[in-house]
Amino acid sequence: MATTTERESRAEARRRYDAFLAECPSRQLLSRISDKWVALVLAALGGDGPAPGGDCGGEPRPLRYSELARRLSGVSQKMLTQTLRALERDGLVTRTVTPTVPVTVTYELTELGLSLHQLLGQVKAWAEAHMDEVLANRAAYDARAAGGPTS
Amino acid sequence: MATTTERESRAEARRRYDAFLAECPSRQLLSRISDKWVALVLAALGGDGPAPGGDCGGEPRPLRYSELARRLSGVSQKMLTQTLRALERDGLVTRTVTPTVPVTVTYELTELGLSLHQLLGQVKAWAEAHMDEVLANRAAYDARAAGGPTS
DNA sequence: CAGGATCCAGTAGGATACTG
DNA sequence: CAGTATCCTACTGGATCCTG
Repeated sequence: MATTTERESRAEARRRYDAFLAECPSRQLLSRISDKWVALVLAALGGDGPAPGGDCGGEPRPLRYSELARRLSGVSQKMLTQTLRALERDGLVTRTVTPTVPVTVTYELTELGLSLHQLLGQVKAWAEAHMDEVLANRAAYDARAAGGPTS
Repeated sequence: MATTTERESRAEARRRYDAFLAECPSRQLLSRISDKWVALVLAALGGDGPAPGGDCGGEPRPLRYSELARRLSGVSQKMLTQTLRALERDGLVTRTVTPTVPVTVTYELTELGLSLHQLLGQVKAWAEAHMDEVLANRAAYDARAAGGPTS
């Protein structure tokens, strides 16, 4: 009987510090922006593209659902819809439904979403600035680990 | 026979655009810093604490493994070790082993890690600055969704 | 004390099919 | 075209045991 209860009590114990962590608002925002597709959707709506040398191009402008799906190539519509709804809920994007014959829905960055996009640009800049260092450190670490220090 | 092959081919097909996304270095860094515990470890080593009103306090200083585990309360040693190793590999923290009688290991932020910590501070600042807006938007959205617009 | 190895649950996320 | 619902897989991440 008590076998499953142990599991449950442990799960409940987890909730306590989990809630403690979830209390911090910045943690919530961090987990929101750190989402895999959020950054890409923001980048797409902001006119920025993930691929640094090609199709992506332009300035911030509203995009249709299908356009977003095309820009983000391999995203499932589940994730795209889910991400867009979350961003809309937080007021980072606006969803505009135009009742044409086939329904047209456009998404656009709000001021708030635009500011977050700017911030992500800073993160991107940091990453690009220090990527070589990180890569070098990583290579050195791997070489050290792979039988290097034996001789 | 071919039943499993379909699955495999689909999984392989996924790899292609997955690799395309993984090519972008900033994406790698983004997923690195967006890791749940990375931010907390960085914050702990940087002297910052997740809980805004209590024990956490101090300036950037080296911490022992057990100290980190204590500061981050409910982290499993698997995640802590994993996170620390990843950060060490990227050159964001240094791992110092002191061969005392019980082995003592201390972790410290590098210059690079410190700069990332600064950046995360900016993210945190943004989150704190705009959290009320986000929360308001979220509440409004939820109210609208929960039978609000019927009347 | 610091951490490696292993097992296992929870969940994020993708494929598919269907609706308005 | 835009979106929802369902199923299912794979990965993340925690607990536990064990070693230098």
